[in-house]
Amino acid sequence: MPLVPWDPTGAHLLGNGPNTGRFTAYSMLASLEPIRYLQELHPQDPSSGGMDLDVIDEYLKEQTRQNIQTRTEESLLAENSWSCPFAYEWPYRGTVGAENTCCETEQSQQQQVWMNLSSYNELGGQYQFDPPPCSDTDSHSSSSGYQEFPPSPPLHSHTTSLSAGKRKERLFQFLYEMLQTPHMRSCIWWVQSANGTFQFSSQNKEKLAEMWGKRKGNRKTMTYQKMARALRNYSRTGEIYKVKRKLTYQFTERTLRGLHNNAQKFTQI
DNA sequence: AGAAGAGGGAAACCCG
DNA sequence: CCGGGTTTCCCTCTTC
Repeated sequence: MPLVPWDPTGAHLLGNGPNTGRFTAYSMLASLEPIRYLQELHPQDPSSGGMDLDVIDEYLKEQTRQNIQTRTEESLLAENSWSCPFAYEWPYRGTVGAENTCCETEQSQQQQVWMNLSSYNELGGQYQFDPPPCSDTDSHSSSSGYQEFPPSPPLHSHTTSLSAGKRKERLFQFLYEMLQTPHMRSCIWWVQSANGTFQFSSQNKEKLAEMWGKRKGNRKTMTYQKMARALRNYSRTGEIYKVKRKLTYQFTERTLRGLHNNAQKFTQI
């Protein structure tokens, strides 16, 4: 049962514009999140009657941290020049701490059209961009059985489109793409799509890592451990943060917005 | 105690 | 050659 209505335009994240009404509805639904979160933490105790106060405290702290983070990023977004001529341009070299100092001139020099999601093209029939009705945790459990994975896209076609797109696909883009792919829900899924929180399957995380490694054409097999190392680097550069929960990470709002905008741009082409 | 996951330093690698 | 973005290896720590 979908908890958060998925809006591929990303309007549910923005909270302004013509779809603000949806955001309000979302906010109401999101208020149910703590219950679900706690139920996940204590699946053996569905009534949550014997819930540890520490767990609740931990959740509240996490939410507070996320709110602070969101506000910080919103202010950064406001300072950045987003009314650019391109559908989306990545503040590529910006780090969380450095973005404030990025003047417009420098930014325009550094601006590079972010032509990712090329894989949507090249995956064609295999990975249809099919926005799931909702793949949040409440509709999915890590205990779900192993499913067959779609074959990895051919590397050569990928590199071809990458060269056209100027920049190689990055790990967080790949993960976002996988999160939009219904076939991959046995490997990775949204915990709360609206705030960009996602989780890897304990059972199938290695498969996902392998796919990433193949797509990159690595010499050796990619493992979850190595992929997670790359994810930890993202906390330094501000794309993804580790959530204090097993196998769970969160896109920053800036990253999520960029990914949404880019997906939107792609669907308009 | 052991396994799994998290975290991070450091060097290597690849590519534009 | 240089810098960015990983990739790879390895070690320690925490949690279950």
